[in-house]
Amino acid sequence: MSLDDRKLEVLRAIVEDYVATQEPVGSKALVERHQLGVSPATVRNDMAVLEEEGYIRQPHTSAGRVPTDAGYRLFVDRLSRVKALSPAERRAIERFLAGAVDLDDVVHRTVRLLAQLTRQVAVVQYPSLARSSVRHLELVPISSTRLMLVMIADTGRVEQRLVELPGPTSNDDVLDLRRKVNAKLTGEKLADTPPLVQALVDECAPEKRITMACLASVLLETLVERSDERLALAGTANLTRGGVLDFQGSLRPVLEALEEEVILLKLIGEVEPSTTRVRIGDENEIDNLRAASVVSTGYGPGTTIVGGLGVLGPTRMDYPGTIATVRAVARYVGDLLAQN
Amino acid sequence: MSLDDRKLEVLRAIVEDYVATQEPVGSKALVERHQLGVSPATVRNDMAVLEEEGYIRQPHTSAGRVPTDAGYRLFVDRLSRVKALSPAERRAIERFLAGAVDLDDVVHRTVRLLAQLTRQVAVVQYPSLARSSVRHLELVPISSTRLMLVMIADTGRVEQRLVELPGPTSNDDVLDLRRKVNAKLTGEKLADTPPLVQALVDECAPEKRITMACLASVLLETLVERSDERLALAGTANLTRGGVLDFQGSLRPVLEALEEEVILLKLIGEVEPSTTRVRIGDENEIDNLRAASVVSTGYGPGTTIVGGLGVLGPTRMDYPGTIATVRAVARYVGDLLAQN
DNA sequence: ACTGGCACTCGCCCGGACGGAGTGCCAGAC
DNA sequence: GTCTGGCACTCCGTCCGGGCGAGTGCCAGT
Repeated sequence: MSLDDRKLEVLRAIVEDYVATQEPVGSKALVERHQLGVSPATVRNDMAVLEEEGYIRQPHTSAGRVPTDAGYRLFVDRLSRVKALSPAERRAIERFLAGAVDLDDVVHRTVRLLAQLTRQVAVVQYPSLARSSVRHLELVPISSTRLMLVMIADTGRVEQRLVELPGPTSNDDVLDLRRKVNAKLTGEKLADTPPLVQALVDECAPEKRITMACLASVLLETLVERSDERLALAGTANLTRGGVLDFQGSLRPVLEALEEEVILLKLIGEVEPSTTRVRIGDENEIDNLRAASVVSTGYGPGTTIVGGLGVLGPTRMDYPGTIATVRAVARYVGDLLAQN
Repeated sequence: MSLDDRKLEVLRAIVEDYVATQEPVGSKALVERHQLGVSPATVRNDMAVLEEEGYIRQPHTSAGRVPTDAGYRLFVDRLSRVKALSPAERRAIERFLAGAVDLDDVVHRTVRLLAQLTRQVAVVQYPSLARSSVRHLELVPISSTRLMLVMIADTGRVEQRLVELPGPTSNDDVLDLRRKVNAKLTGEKLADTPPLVQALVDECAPEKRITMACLASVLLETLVERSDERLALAGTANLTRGGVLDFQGSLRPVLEALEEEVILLKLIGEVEPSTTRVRIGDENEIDNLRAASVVSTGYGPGTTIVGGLGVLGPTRMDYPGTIATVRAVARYVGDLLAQN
């Protein structure tokens, strides 16, 4: 038996009421609060079907119904109307992000803004190096056998690493290295650099090859191999909203998961172009987050994507509102990056 | 009436037992677990005095006793024997910190290590710019009217800021700026730079003065005014140990406080030379942390101090162990910094 | 100054009773 | 065939009272 329109309407009503009240919702209350045009008894029959199909369940016999993960999924996919943000919200976003002075600042402001607007935990990934291009490489002598490698990416990210040289190296040599390296790598996508770096070593005069090799290995590490992804997190205090009910009583596993950068990257980092991804409860691969939902999307200047951002909260969350906010913030951040 | 030795011994026993078991401790259990050499009745009399003096209290009539903040304070000041770290712990610290490749890495490893060893929330401040010296200033042209200012401090910290120039500036001009700026500022304590920066502008040829002024204002902002302090945080999941009992039932205020960098800096940033500071419950000025204790200390190469680190946990914490660990970690980090 | 004894106080736990919300089902109406 | 009103039922949450036990304060005795 398939679900007719009214049953879907009932499901929507259940989701909306449950999200709002945090309490199992019964047939009578449903009819009162929504104009369904039928009696509670009819709604009960519909509920029985919805329950059989796995979209809702009863915490106990003779309690109201609560949406299951599958119920939320159906709601998100087919039932939720997109909420437009209020002009006030749009203005708040713009104003909040406008004052940012550098990339760090942009990311921090964004993550706080997101946490505040959605009242959830927010995560923002720094523009991924893998998706950036080299704008400039700088070599700064620290001592005769050490230099500081500073890479500036077009997304505004700056990474630095110390390079231990095999032997004393003159300032002129350093200048020479810098020239060569920049000539070869400036403007290149970081993902494309490994063969170029190798070529740099190969093309080098033999007497300088060892030095160049040192530099090259650090370069490769910095640019590619190193888990180059950085994150900002905010709003953990929002996990405590809704008392002990959300997250099946224990914040522990969630807090643990939030400490693992790798996990967070998995959550918000896998970005397909311009989609907003919603993972509900069990759909999360991470066991610790089976009681949580994640709404994430990519951001970047124009239509390209340089990083991900998103929020995490209880499965019982306002999906339409959250999705709208996440999208809007992502777009504003993208615009901001485009201006540089 | 002052407290004789046995009463102090009783207080110590109460603190130790309560920290270990998380349950109010009664006179009988105390006598059983510790060799006090007196009967429960005597201990009860001592307890009555201790309670009158404000060092312990009863959650309810006819329950065991629990230390008050004042009790913990007395315990920390006069009763706790310093615990030496086990060789295994020392080795673990060394091994864990040894692999660090740069400052970011050092800080991250340190904060995770601290959280793990103490099983509390750990906070580590990056070496404060105010306490660092300038190692090098680099100016990288981004476009004809923009350059990236990169400052490298002797502590390994690297800060960058974008500078908007008043008009097109040639590469040679940039080189000239760099030379001048470095000549003036390299090696100087950041705290001493403001007058030097001003001098730079004053000494400048009039036609370049506007450009230099731009740079100078960003320099001042970056070096001094800007809240330049960075932090790393780890172990928030440890807040959930000890169930709902710690932090009077709600993590909320604590999580909120941990989100405020300003608050955290206050907690661990006010470093006096080589003291370990313990703030217990009400001694914290921040209202949200009235149920928490903070153990903090400064670290740095040799005897100088460049930043603070510490842990935060419930007032019911193992003070001797925590203090020992915080001190040890601070020393190892200091040694590590000294090697660079 | 310490100890043993004793009465007392409470918090915690258990079981049972009660009220209420919500359900499932059925017979009847449209 | 679909919806509705009614009814009996289930079960949760809460409240109440009693028993238990841990722990105390006090007092008389050593």
